[in-house]
Amino acid sequence: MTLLVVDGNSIVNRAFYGIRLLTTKDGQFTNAIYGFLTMLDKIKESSSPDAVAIAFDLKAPTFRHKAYSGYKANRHGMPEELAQQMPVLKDLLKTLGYTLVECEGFEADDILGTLAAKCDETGNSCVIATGDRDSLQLVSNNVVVRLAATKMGKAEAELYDVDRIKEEYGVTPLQMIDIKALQGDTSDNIPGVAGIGKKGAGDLIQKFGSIEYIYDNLETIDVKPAMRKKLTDGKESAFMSKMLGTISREAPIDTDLSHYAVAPVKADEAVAKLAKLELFTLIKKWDLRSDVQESSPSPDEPKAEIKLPEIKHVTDISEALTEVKNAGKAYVLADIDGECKGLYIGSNEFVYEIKENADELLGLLLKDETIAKYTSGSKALFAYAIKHGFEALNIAFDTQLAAYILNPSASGYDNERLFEEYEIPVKRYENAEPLAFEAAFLPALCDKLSGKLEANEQMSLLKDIEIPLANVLADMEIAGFKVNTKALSAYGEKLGERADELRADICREVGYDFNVNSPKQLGPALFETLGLPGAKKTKTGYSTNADVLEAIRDVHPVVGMVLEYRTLAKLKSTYCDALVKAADENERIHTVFNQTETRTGRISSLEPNLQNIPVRTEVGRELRKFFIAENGCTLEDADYSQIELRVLAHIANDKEMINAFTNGVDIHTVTASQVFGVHETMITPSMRSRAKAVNFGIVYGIGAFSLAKDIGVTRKEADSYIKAYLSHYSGVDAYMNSEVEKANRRGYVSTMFGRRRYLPELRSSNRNLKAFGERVARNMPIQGTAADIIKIAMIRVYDRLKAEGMKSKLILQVHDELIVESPENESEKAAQILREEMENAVNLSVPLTADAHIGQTWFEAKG
DNA sequence: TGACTCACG
DNA sequence: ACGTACGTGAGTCAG
Repeated sequence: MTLLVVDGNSIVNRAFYGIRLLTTKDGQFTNAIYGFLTMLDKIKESSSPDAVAIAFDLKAPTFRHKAYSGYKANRHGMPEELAQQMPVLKDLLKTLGYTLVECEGFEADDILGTLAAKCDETGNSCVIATGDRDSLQLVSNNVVVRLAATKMGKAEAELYDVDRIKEEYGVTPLQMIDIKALQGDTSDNIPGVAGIGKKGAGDLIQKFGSIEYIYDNLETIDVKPAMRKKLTDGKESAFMSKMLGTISREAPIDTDLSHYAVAPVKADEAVAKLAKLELFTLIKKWDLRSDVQESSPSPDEPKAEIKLPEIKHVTDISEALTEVKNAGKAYVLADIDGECKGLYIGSNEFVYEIKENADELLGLLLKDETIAKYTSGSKALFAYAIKHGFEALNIAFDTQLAAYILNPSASGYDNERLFEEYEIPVKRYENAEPLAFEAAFLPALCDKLSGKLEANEQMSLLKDIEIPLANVLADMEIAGFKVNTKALSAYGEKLGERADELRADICREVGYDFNVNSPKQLGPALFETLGLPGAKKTKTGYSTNADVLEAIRDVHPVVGMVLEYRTLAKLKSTYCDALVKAADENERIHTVFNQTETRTGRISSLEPNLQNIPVRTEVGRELRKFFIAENGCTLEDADYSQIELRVLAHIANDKEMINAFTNGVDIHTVTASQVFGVHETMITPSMRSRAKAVNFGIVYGIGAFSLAKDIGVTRKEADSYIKAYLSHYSGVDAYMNSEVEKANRRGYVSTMFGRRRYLPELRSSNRNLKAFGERVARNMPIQGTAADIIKIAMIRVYDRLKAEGMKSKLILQVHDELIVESPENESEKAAQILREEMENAVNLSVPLTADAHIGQTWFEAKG
């Protein structure tokens, strides 16, 4: 048989340092656990063992991790982030069926040695998994080592057998001990012989075989006098080192190999634990969700009794309709692909599965205001209704939106994941559509999510903002934005020609042909071939970003050419080419608005992203001339003025800032006057622009270094700006401090409307990560509240346009900007509605102002 | 797939 | 002593 012996401490360390910190939403660190399990999988795959022993160090009495948690590194010298994970990992390993081996007074190494020796004795093969080269001495004809490393987040495990060691070190495995006896190892406190390093030790042992031989023949062997002297002086140390470096093969542990056979996984328990750790990929990878649960539920975690609703395949829809009508509610999942291909209505006793007439029933359900619909992914239902020319009424709940509100930092919100995260005790059908299964447990999931929303006072966020917004977004996606594809591709061609010329010129300047798009090739071309100054390194080579290049623009004409080339290439590929491709037969582009992506509550736009169409530079802005209104229509564009600073003034309740906004003055000029201590009439454009950067910086959580870099002043100067700012806007100062304090106390920050973001980073002992958490604590309530406000505005604009019976439609949102497309006779009214509804979306202690403009193109309407 | 770069608010 | 703004999505290269 083959025994796999895992050096637990070593592997867990590799995993921890090789993978970036990961946490669950409650701040449990999981990277070492995840990395360990991935590595274990990888090694099992390559060695297919019959039994597995996992060895851990046990050097001192019980370690009460709770008493230490959040305080300081414990006695292992292990960082807190790793120490926390150890007991959780060990517990999980047991659940997965592995045997852990720990032995008082012996290190994990000695356990490996003992089990390896046993395999040697009994003629079984042994695979040792470790990250530590010390164990190479254990290799024999029966024993191999898998040396684990985590390279760029990926598990690697290189095989070391007798031949490989011979090849790399030129010695036998046992001679590895002698090398170490001479060389020493500072990390293990093995002194070795002073003055002999890796090379010297290797050469000596290759030549003479052992330290015993060397010292027995010290006077006669062929070495230089200096070396002989070192050896003589270090004799005692060498023998002591050999003893210290020899791994024990006699630890008092169970050496009956059959006892290490892997027990069956306690699947339910494992799923529950992995879900708690949010390690969903492992659940999937190991296929733990299957319904083959014969084994009795574990006694320490009794499972709620659940029954599996019966699936009723229905062709006559009247029965299902009557039932939900009487109940006044329906748990609905629909498989929509243009038409409704399948409809699943869940309850505690039945899941109605409707395949025929699904379209008809879905229509009846959505139109019926007396039936509250509980669903997942309501945007698709709204879109279905819009495409079929009616309105979906009484959508009462959406699991995805609810779960997003409860924790916007999760990586996904599909029901499978939510069942686990919210501990819904599911059972599986043997043969049923996935949606039938989801519908069966949808009521339980909705209950659970509802309860949590109520407890957090977040129900209004769902019912009054996110669900109505889903309808608006569906409408916007369907409407789309018209582009002049012909002119757009022509513009792309033009950009391409100019870019080609530049590329040729750049290569001529450099002296050879290369790919200017490749930073890896561009770096050496600029900083080596041309010898330009200002080289900065990144992980993979030279940094060639715009900041670096801008700084050396004047040194060589090629730099400006590269910058221009970059700009043109980007405009062509990301915008011209991609947008032309994305347009439909009516020349309209339909983006997808993702409502559950950002951690602050903003929406995002994808496929294509219409929220990052160029505007800051002149060439880029040209693109907006190709975003046009339909014939006979106009575009109305309105954007909030300084919404984030106004929100800040309000939530910080800063008297000075509120005054400034109430009086309608230019906030950057006022800030400049305060920061620089001169009268407003004396403020130069450069002072104003620096003050503007300070205002931005404050919203982002500010640091003097970054501010200095951004506006090109010394760090000291930047620091004095910030100090002046915070002493003048003392309410802002107090707010920033209180927000961080609150975040530390509660573990999350929230917006005016109760949207939350949890901040496990604050509990990190990594200073950078913690500082990041603090910046987020200061920024999220501001950015998030602004996001809430524009969402409310969108709903109001949509409702108002409908109430006024207008044909005008919202077609795009860009964070603080809304765009409406109107028939020409509605233009003025639409612009007015836009402005009014945006300005009146909420009542703050400062006025909210929005500017609206009308135009034929986005370029014109932007004003 | 990750790193780099760059477009937006 | 050390690394540095907040939030996104997409194209390209290279392993």
